[in-house]
Amino acid sequence: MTTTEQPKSVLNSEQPGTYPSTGTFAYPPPPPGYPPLFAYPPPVDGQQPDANGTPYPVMYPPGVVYAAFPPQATPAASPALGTTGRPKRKQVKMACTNCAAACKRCDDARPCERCQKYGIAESCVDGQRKERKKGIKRGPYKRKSKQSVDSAHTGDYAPQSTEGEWTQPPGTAPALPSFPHPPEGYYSFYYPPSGTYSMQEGQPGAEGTTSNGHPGPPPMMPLYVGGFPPYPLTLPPGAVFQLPPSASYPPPLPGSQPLTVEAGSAAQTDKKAQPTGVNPADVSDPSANKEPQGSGETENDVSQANSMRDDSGSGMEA
DNA sequence: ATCCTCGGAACTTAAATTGA
DNA sequence: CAATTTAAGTTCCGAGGATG
Repeated sequence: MTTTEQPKSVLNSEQPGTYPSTGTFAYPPPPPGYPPLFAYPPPVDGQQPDANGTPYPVMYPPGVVYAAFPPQATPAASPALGTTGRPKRKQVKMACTNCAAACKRCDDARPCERCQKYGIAESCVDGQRKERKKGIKRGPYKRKSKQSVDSAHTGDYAPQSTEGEWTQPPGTAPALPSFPHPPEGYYSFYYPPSGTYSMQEGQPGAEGTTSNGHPGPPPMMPLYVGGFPPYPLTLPPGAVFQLPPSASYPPPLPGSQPLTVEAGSAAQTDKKAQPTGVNPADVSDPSANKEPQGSGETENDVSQANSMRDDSGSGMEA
């Protein structure tokens, strides 16, 4: 399999990994009131998490938090770049049969460069493109709202229905809460509005539904950010977890603290727990998980992000 | 070091659907 | 009927193995 070397598109994470919906978790539970986040599922039968970088869902608490990246790491920083941050891959309209068979890059010339190089120019011909199937019925289309389209273009994260994460009631389209757009260079994590999701049994910190019990944007909740050993989460250099400065959010829960955690920081801002740092990129870019994992560091950068809304609106030092 | 194989992510684009 | 969404089909990246 291809390891997920390339950063994945934030928006096209259409293959959320599986997550055990039942079972006992060996990890310490988060502090009271702090929903957990995982980058990898708990080991099952002593197995290691998928070392190839298969993504696993990260559970977010209800609410919104902004993940800040350094400017150069901003996925949508350059129009020439894809959401992954690397130049968008360009494909030829039709690869020659040789290149197609070898799964190698081709070009429009015939014979193509590769066939010339390997001395098989005489067999360098276009293949036959299959005709697309017709008459395939599709379900009703979900019309994207203007806002969600914009969000997509700015690389915002949207919730993905993932086993063990949250489930969308049948027939309902995921509606993004109408929170303001994050500041430039920030990406927002949305949770489905209250009552539209439910946690699976067996999830640590599964609380059923959002706490307010009525429709509308989810309440801000404390964010217990971090992996649990031995699968720590790691913040990329310069990454910061931050809450939006807007004053339109619900007030912080009693006893919670504002959060600003610099990437790689070993600072513990929450004495209640010993979570490791979370990598906002990991959330959408499982490949980013691979690096820290591959390095075999179990002693991770223990940076933690416990986020709470900062009404002062400061909270923006990125 | 180079080539080959191939799984699967990334990409293209035509068909289906929607809404004016 | 144009715009939009969806997904079938294709390209090709990149890891790993084979070979010299």
